[in-house]
Amino acid sequence: MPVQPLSRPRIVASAIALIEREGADAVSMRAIAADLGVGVMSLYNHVPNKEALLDAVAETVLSQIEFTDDPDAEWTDRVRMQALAFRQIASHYPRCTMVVVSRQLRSTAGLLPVERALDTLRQAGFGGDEAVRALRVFIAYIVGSLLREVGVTPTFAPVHRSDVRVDEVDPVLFPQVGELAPILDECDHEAEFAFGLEMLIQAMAVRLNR
Amino acid sequence: MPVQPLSRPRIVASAIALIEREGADAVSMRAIAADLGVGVMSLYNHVPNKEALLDAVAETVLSQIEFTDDPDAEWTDRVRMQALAFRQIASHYPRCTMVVVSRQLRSTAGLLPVERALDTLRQAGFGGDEAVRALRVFIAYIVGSLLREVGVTPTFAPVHRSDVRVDEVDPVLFPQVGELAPILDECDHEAEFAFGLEMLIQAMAVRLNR
DNA sequence: CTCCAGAGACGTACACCGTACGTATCCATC
DNA sequence: GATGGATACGTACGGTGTACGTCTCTGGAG
Repeated sequence: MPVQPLSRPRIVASAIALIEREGADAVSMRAIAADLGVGVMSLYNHVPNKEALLDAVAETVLSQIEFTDDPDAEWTDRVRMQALAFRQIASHYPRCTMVVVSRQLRSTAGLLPVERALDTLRQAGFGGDEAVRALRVFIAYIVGSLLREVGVTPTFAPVHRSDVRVDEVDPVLFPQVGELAPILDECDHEAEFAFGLEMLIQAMAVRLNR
Repeated sequence: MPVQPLSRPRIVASAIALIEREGADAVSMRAIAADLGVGVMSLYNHVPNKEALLDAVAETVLSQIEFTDDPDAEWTDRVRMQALAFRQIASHYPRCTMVVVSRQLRSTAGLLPVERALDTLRQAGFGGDEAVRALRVFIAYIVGSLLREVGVTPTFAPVHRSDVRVDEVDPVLFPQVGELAPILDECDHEAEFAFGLEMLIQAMAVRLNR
């Protein structure tokens, strides 16, 4: 009999904390139950199964995105803000990001960003077809960037633990990689993200003026 | 005593086939061993552990990318070709794509595409710094696109099994999503990928002419 | 008040997982 | 022939998700 009754939000919160503390692989129903000082099977009174629990984790993280959308602002500023909001929440829950990204949600939390983005793009003057295409491009870029940032993904670049480095590669087989090793080894994720984001926004602006 | 002796390539091939047949979750040392008609622990004579086996899977898939690079071609055509080569191999091994994308490789197979891309960009006239930045943007976009294509990732769009559809959402909460449902529900992955790719290439071309 | 139904917490049990370890078999070398 | 190194294999351990049965508590109905 825990002092606070077991509940779905408490379970999800514990799961999120556990993921951030020990990584997504460490998530097990037993670990969560132990964390809450509760029997394993008690969890199943509030959550149908582990998959659903991870869905709830993703949804909870997503729902914490803070959109400070100004409908009067330039559309370029608005999409920039929305993209950055995504990145911000991901860097707040770095290890949950993989969980969020790797499961498709059909809930309110998952659809709200889509709605906002489409609204912005259409107000900017894009047709429905182009708005959807643009949104997909932006999402692809954001997802890919977050994965790199979180450490998954073929970053090639700075190795997990920075004991092995790119400059150890054979400079004959990989002259470019060898020469650019200093640049490849460092990565300012925020600047890097902004760089590509500006490219995409600019490209969309070009398309709009036709 | 199998008619063919057990070997690392045979194990990897079996793993790839198993992933494509039943999904990445179905991969277990026992399943692979059964597939090869072999004892479970025999696998460990050729592969140190499961992680390493999945690394080998990723590496094998990556190494099958066919780069038909023409050094005399326009750089825009060359990066387009390289990006498409990635997408092609991913659509050939759809269910392995998640495995490939979600682990960073530092092998020859993983570094070769990087070397090629950097070489192309530098020949085009980009400085080392900009080449690396551009490469990272392209990789992010490609990875994100492949994930959507493979069915992971918040596609929002066409649901796993096409029995639930976007147009079931509340049109009051999500007017844009509701209105654009027909567009959101269909997705020509190849065209979609090309769309964003052209945007990025064009944006890079603009940067080059300064 | 008694009684009883429902909910929630819990323990046990099962099938499956990765893999450490010991062993049996083959073959090339001394 | 003896030996030593691969290689195949079986057993066993600690972990996983969860189906199922049981216990306790609580809140109305009679």
